[in-house]
Order: sequence, then structure tokens, then C-alpha cells
Amino acid sequence: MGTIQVLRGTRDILPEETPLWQHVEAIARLCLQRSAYQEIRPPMIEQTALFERGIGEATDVVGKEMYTFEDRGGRSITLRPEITAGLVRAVIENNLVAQGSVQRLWHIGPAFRYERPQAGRQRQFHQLDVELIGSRSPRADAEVIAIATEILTTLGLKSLTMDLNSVGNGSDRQRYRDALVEYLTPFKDELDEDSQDRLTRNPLRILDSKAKRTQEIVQDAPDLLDYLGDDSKHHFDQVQQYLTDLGIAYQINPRLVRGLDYYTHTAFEIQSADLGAQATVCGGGRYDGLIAQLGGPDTPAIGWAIGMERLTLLLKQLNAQPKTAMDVYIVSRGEAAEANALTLAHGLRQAGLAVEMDLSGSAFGKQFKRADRSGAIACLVIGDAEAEQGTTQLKWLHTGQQEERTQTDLLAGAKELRSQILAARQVNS
RNA sequence: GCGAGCGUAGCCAAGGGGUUAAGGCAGCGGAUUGUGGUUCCGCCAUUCGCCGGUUCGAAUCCGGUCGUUCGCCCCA
Repeated sequence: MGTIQVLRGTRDILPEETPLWQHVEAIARLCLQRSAYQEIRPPMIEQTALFERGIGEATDVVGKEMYTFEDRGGRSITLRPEITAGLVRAVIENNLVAQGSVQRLWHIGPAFRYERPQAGRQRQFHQLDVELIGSRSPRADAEVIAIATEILTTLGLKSLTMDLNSVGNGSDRQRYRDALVEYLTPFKDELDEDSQDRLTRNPLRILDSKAKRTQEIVQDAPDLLDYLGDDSKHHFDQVQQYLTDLGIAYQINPRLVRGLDYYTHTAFEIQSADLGAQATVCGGGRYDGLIAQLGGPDTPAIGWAIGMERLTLLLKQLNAQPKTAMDVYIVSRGEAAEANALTLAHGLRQAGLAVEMDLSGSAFGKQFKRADRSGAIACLVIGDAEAEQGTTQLKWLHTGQQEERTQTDLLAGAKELRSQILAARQVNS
């Protein structure tokens, strides 16, 4: 072929799809804004060390999925594989959390992981990311989770399920980890290959292995929730209580262990059965240790990320795509008329109308055909005669009625025209 | 990184060794040189993802490669 194609695992989001993305973003903005969250826009590239230290060297994301390269100055740079780490870096660097203060932040943008693409998984994907930094309160957990469910349900998504778990604090986890390793070691030879490997590197991850025999073994493993200290247990109970108070459905999944090292206490995932193997639409949790670990003040935080591709995939299964129809389509022929058309289009747009101007210069019949397809309610016709008299034919495309207006009257009455079009559109739909 | 399936126009496709590569949608042009949504006519792949091999002959068979889909792993 010889033409250059998009990189594997990346894709173009074409004009027919962008209205859907804009709709999601509008809903998200609305929900976040009225919950006091502010947008932040950190860079997409960071020093590699940020992710190594933040996400954890033992994780798959850092171990084998990062886009890492040297820049011309010999620095090791990485395209962010997720958004939280960079956002936390920005918070620390700009001193956004003075003692006791709370920051509510959100961001939407691409992240990159070098993985084999499949349904709901790409090398460049987009996340809507929300973080509440500076509160240890279980109300913070509940607030953040509630926003996620609100966005999802406002978009019309149903039949989602939420898994909830607590992985405790550092010492809870250490004790549990020891107990788990002790339990699993006698079964070592029966575990799947990956899990054997994790027994020393990252034993908690064995819990949500999909290998059949491993699952059987894990059935009788000690329960993480039994190893929570009193504070952790209390926190978890409170979170559950608050979610119940808010009418948010969830199920406790003691084997939910998320793949990023920084999580503490609350961990949750919202899933859909309609996504295939990549069922998680939204995942998140608390990360009370991360900020200190990255050199900031000892500050608790909780957040989540929604996968935009997976979300839009679900929405596409659901409803017809929103389309942006034009209000007015301008048809013109002849040099003077075409100049008039341009001026008219400009003026009407300034008055708030959506106007498409036919640029073809082809026969009126052809131009009307396009006018029809544009979804416009009204059509303006300017030919030699109209140009000479400074008039235009205003044609209503749904009735075929046509009236003559002077161009100046039309512009002066643009507001009225706008409400007429609005009314006509209501009747039509 | 591993396994399996699939690549024919912008989209959906038929064809499974012999030369003219069906059909539909969309698009463009015309019937209708100043009036649309119907209809009719015409145009729209010297080429079947790419490279190489087998053959007198390859979209068709073989090898490789790239892409894609589904799954594993992992995650959004």
C-alpha cells in the first residue's frame, strides 16, 4: 500500500464518534463541577522514576508495559501509563496541599501502555480521572465513589456492578501477606506459572488469578478482611454504611486486589457484563501512602479512573449517536450571490445559529440535495436575481414553503428566525 | 510476550488456480444549465493488506510480514 497507517493499538476517533465523547465529557464536567472538583492538566510525559516509584517496580504496568525512551539529553522519559502518579507529582511540586487542606481534582486525557490490543484495550487509551486529596474520612471514599456512579448512571448505563474491598493499611497487608504465603507455599507446585512467580514478588495478586486450579486453592485461603486492624475495619465499615445511605449498590469482593502497588484501604471496580474480557469500566481506591512515598507531605487520598473507550463502547451499544444538525443551509450561485452567502452565514452565526454554506458552486438542484441531508430546518437561496436586489429566499425544508426576505431584515431578525427554527425542530421530532 | 480466527473500494460483501474481480450502501456526474427528500442512467478496485515463492497462469495454493478480532496475561 505504501501509505502510513496509525500505530498498532491506537486509532482515530472520527467526527461521527466525537459527539458521543463530547456528551460524556459534558456530563462528567457537570457532575464534577457541582461536587467542587477542579480540572487539572498535567503533562503526558514524566520522568520514568515517577512511575517506578509510584506504581511499583514489581507491577506489570511498570515491568513490561511502559513506553519509555531516552530524550536527546539522555533523560529517561515515560509516556504516562496512568494518570494518578503524574497528578500527584503536580500536587506535590506546586504545593497544592498545605497541611489540612483538601484538593478535589479531575483530569481527562490519554495514557499509554505497550500491550497486545483487544476489545476494550488499546495502547493509547483515555481516562477520566478523579482524585480527592487530603482527607482520611470515609466520607471522602463515599463521595468519590458516588460521583463515579452518578456519571455512569446519568449517561444511561444500567446493569453495572460494583465490587468493593479493603486492602487495609501497610501493616495489615504485611501480616496478611505472610499468612497468605504460608498458606499457599504447600500448594506451590499446583499453582499456575504466573502465580508461582508472584508467590515471592506480589502474592496478593494470586487472589484474583483466573487459573482454575489456583482459584480452587485460593477458595480456602485466609480472608484478607480478617486481617484488618481495628482502624481499617472501622474505616471500611463506615464506607459501606455511607454507600448504603446513598443507595449505591455494591458487593464485597475479598479477592479484589488491584494491580497498582499504591492502593490502601478501599479498593473498588465498576464492571459491565457487556464488555467481554475487559469488564472494568471504572477502577480506583485509596492511596494514603503514595504522596509521602513520592516525597510529599504525608497526605491521604482517594481516586478513580474511568476508561473512556470502554465507556463509549457501552454507550454505543445503548443508544443512537447524538448528531449535530445544522439550523440553516445556504445555497448560492454566481459570484455576487456567493459573496452575499458568506456574509449572511457569518452574520447568522454571530446571532447564534448553526449555519452551513454550500461551497460547491454546482447546480441549485445539487445544492438542495445537500441542504436536505445536512438536517437543516431552513435553507437560504441566493442567486443572481437575489444578489442584485439584496434579498434571499428563505425556504422551510420540512414544508417546502418559501418566502422572500431582504438580507438586512433577515440578519436583523436573526433571533426571531432562531426561535422559529427551534419550534419547527420540535414539531418535526 | 503466548494461542486461535480474519484481511477483496469509504462501508457491507460474492468469488477457493485461467483474464471482464458480482452485488448493495455511501459518494460523484447527468436526466432536471434557479429549487431537495422519489425515480432512471452513468462513473467510482488494471486489482484483492504487503513482500516473496509455486505455476504457462495466483484474489484463490505456500512462506514470511504487517494489521485486525477474540482469548491468556494485565488493566481503564
